[in-house]
Amino acid sequence: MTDASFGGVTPDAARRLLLGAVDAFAERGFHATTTRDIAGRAGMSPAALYIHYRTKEELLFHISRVGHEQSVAVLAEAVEQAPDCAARLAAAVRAFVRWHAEHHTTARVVQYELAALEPEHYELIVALRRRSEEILRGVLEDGVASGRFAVDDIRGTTLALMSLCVDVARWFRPEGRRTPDEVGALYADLALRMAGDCGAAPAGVTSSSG
Amino acid sequence: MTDASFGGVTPDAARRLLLGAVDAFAERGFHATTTRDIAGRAGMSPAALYIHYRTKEELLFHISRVGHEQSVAVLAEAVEQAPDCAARLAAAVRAFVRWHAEHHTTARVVQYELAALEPEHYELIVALRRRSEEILRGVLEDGVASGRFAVDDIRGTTLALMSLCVDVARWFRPEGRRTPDEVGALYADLALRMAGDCGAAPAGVTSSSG
DNA sequence: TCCGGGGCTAAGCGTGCGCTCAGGTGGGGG
DNA sequence: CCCCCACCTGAGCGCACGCTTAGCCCCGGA
Repeated sequence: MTDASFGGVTPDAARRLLLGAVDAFAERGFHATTTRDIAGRAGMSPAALYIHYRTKEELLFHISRVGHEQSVAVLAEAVEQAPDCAARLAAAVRAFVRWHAEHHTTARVVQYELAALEPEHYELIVALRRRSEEILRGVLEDGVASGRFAVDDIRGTTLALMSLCVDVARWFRPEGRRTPDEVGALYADLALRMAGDCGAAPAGVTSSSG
Repeated sequence: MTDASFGGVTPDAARRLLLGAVDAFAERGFHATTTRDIAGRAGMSPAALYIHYRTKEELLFHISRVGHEQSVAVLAEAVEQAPDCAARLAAAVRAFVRWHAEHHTTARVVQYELAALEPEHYELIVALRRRSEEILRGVLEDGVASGRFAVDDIRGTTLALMSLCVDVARWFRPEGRRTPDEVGALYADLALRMAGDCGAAPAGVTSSSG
């Protein structure tokens, strides 16, 4: 059990099933995961799953919704607290990346198993994901409007930023050479560069060449 | 049939099966695709698949190998032809991104279905993928050594560049607002910024704000 | 004209899937 | 004390999967 994002889920059995599903989906993908595997990870019989969830897809939907809501909240909070637009961009990317690294198991499911959702669930999740994109784009727009950033193609650069942040979930390993915060700091610096930040030099980046 | 990368595959039935598999894997993912679906797209009965390929996984392996070999070749060629390290980075990213956009169907399979490969096939493909990473890292290293680039964490920045380029395959749609070449140009500019390029301003970027 | 064999299909094998259901069990309210 | 019912299990249903097999068709060579 790798993730503590679902602490509020009750009853206990439902939470264990959710955590088992997160691990299984992250390891093998939704379609390659069996309900028997999920139930086994939760220490229960296959039939128990259907007391708490109607289908396997509903498990994926719960995970996706909670995960997306959390990542959007983290992003929104980071943006709110920063004083100017360069700090906002750095804080946003740093927090968003840190979330994807710390919760890389959940994040992998949330970001890469969307296609397995049923159409109406998919629409709901995509709307949440669009919120993340809009927050990032808003920061870039503010920066360009104030003359602090130099970005030609705001939509394209936003998309690139999203790719950058989200993909962390795919390669991040907790036993790797960087902590979530270090990756966040590096990526915040890269984001400022991509935005053509022409303000103060981004000193204080935790450098670790090699 | 969306991709022309497998023109050399013979006999005709084997190629049609490969193209059908690419489309099906890209749409639904490997595990959600049935051999009946692949055979159907090739206009054949399910049994015909097994005359040309031993298993469904072998189809995925063929697609992955040919696709990776092509993208590495495209990257290597771009790097070879450019005169200085900034031009090399721009050309590399531009060509790599363009390949992922033009062949987005194949690229999606190649980049996001690796986990379904059998261990020994997986190792072989990962080795190819590592070649791409090494080429990009080499360009960054040269640039830093020559003082043209300012990068603290070369490995981390390389990883970020890879994320950026590869993720194009996930969101690119041919009916979208940008051509593969336009995306390539935008991303080449972003890459130069990420590398802290302190040379001539990257004029001539196909700008399209909004 | 006949034959051999590559390329293909119809039919189907065994398996493991998502999910169901009848029944057991144990802790809290009357 | 007993009953109730939320929770869980063992057994298994129906199905679709990956893959196999037996045999048909058709084309090139003698």
